[in-house]
Amino acid sequence: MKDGPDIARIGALIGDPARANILSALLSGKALTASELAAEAGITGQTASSHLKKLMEGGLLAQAKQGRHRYFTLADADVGATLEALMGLAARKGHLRTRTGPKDPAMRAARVCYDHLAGHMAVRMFDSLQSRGFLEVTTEPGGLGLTASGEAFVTGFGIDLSDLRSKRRPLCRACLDWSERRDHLAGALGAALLVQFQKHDWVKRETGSRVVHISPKGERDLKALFPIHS
Amino acid sequence: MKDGPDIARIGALIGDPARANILSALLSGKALTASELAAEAGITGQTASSHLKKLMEGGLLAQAKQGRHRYFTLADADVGATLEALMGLAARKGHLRTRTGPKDPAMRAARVCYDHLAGHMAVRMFDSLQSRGFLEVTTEPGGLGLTASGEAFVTGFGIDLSDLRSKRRPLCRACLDWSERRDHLAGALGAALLVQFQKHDWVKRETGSRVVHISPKGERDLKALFPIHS
DNA sequence: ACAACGCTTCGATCTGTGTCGAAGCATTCG
DNA sequence: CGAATGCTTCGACACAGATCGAAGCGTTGT
Repeated sequence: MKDGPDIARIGALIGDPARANILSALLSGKALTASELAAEAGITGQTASSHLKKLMEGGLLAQAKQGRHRYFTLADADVGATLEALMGLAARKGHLRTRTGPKDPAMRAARVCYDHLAGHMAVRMFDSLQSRGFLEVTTEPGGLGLTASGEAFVTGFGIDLSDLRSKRRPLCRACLDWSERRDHLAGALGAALLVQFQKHDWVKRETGSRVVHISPKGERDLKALFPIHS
Repeated sequence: MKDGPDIARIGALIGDPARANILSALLSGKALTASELAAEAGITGQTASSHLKKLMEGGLLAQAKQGRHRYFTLADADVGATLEALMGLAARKGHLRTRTGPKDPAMRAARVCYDHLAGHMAVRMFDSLQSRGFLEVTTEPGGLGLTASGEAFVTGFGIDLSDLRSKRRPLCRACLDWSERRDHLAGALGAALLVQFQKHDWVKRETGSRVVHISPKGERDLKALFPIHS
């Protein structure tokens, strides 16, 4: 019965509502201070401090001290992907529990998943990339790679591939989208694409939330850049 | 702060050690009775009953009444995949906590992940399939599909594809292997392959555990069937 | 240097829930 | 039909841990 890794420890960490709120807030990818997270979770500073300590010990969070603030982020992209997977389960099994909030439609349209785009538009992007033969199954970490034509495409979009490859992080990774029940693109490339979209003013992040707003121009240009096989 | 699905509910379910043991035991894919699960988790029958009720309400388990027994399984393959992902996090972040048990090496070599093969040999198989161009990225559910040559290959191995496709379940899916940190093949095809291996007496499941033993003949034939690009 | 701010530690409280014994229902078997 | 088995419900207990007030420590700013 003591087979495999200790899954209960991590489950218990995620299982507390306050900590779950903290992790959800951090899924926005932004570094947040301890007090911001306390407000986000609806608890006092002291309580948050205790929770953050536990999350650190559990290896789910990374911190950066800066002056009298302490900024927290998710430890790495794997944590984000696992949380997104859990959200998929929760959304599906959650029956009536999760009454959809006001921001729900916007979240499903486009949101940030740690550091890359998720939601309807992200899935469209992934589909377009694969149907045009830009992605392939490989043995490199992440299990996904760019084809030659794919490399040309993203380079033409202003992305420096050699820079991305120099990092330890996998270039491409599939991440299960909880609202669409389909994969979208994560990894270093997924993050770089989101940065490019913001540079073009195609998308704009809502402050203090994971929601991403797509401008009319962005909507048009993104659909042109990532056409769907009719 | 109330963004997205209620992740805490599922986290709390997995977070209790007894329940985590139950879920881990069920990851073997076998249907187990309430008393078997109680023994597995090291608790009495009444306590197990309470846990099983909660897991049912949470949608993580499915049950089948049969005579005076109640057989439980994981609700679906998604639950299994999510648990495996959590194990990945736990193994990586668990620092020194998880002192590896006696069965650990065997588990890493080959084990059952809900209904398909996982571990070293499973990853080798996945690598071999992809490097020979049998798998491709697609838009169908699961994000992975068989190429024409891939279809010929598995059909030649005695697998009835039309039968598999008739089910609602995705044919191919990547599942993150916690011991190898790489993808292996899940989905209907992954399950069908494991069945074939057992029919050939290449692999034999250890009773009451997830461990899968590979016979000498199986080792030889599997390596021949799934060669690695040298 | 003093005050304000951000965060942590300590201590006390209190709710939630995991646990088991005993009793209660089914189902199966002799 | 009565006994045994598998499981659930009820009730009581105990412990873990979530919470907050108050105090302490370090940094920043005036």
